[in-house]
Amino acid sequence: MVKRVRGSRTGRPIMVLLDLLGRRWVLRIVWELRDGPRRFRELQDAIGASPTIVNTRLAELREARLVELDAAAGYRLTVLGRELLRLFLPLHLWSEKWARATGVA
Amino acid sequence: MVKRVRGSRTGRPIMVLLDLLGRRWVLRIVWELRDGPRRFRELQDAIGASPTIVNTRLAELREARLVELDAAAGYRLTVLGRELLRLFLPLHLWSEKWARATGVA
DNA sequence: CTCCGTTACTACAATTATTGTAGCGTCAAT
DNA sequence: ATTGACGCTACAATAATTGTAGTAACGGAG
Repeated sequence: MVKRVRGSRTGRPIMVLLDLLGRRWVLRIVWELRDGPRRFRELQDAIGASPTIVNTRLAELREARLVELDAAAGYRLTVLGRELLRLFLPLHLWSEKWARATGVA
Repeated sequence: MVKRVRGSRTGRPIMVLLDLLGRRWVLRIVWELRDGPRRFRELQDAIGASPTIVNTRLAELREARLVELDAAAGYRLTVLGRELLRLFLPLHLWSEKWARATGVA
């Protein structure tokens, strides 16, 4: 069961998902795994967060069946995780449009 | 300029965007605005966060040109905000599949 | 067998973010 | 004058995150 300490006490899947994805570093971790498995430290260095929180988030993502640890290769997206990532890929292109439109990034 | 106190010090649009969307309540606020404008308090009640943080997040979202305040109607998504929301809509359906697959929500 | 590097991960104090409660200032209607 | 809706702020209490250090398990080289 994914903890929902924060908002969305309704238990509706979309709320639980938005809650999970809205936790610091979660989106970023999923994003960093887009091209294949990464080691714990490698991931930690890539995003620049503390090992404590990287480990916490990885545990949450594993519990949510979005990420798994392969002893030989490192952390990687599960089938579900890759599906989710696919939904997010359009963000990449859109973010550049957004940046141009706002001068914000 | 969107602050990037947290991760993503690269300045790449996708990183800035993931950082912004990864802040607590941001995804939820965008989601709550999907059906039209909401008043400050209404929004606050809907998500159950403190007025302090709701106001902080709304300010960030306004700076990012994703949300705007219409004095007559309340807070609402801008054109860019609606584009972003459209990218997120598939999450709704997928979240139910995810919930069934994991028993997690 | 021991030393060395790599692995995932934990301990813990310091710092930062968020909450919860109360309330302010403005405006419009009564 | 009062009331109510509105966006928003102050501030102390609590929770989340960081940064640094270090643990424990494993595998290969000497």
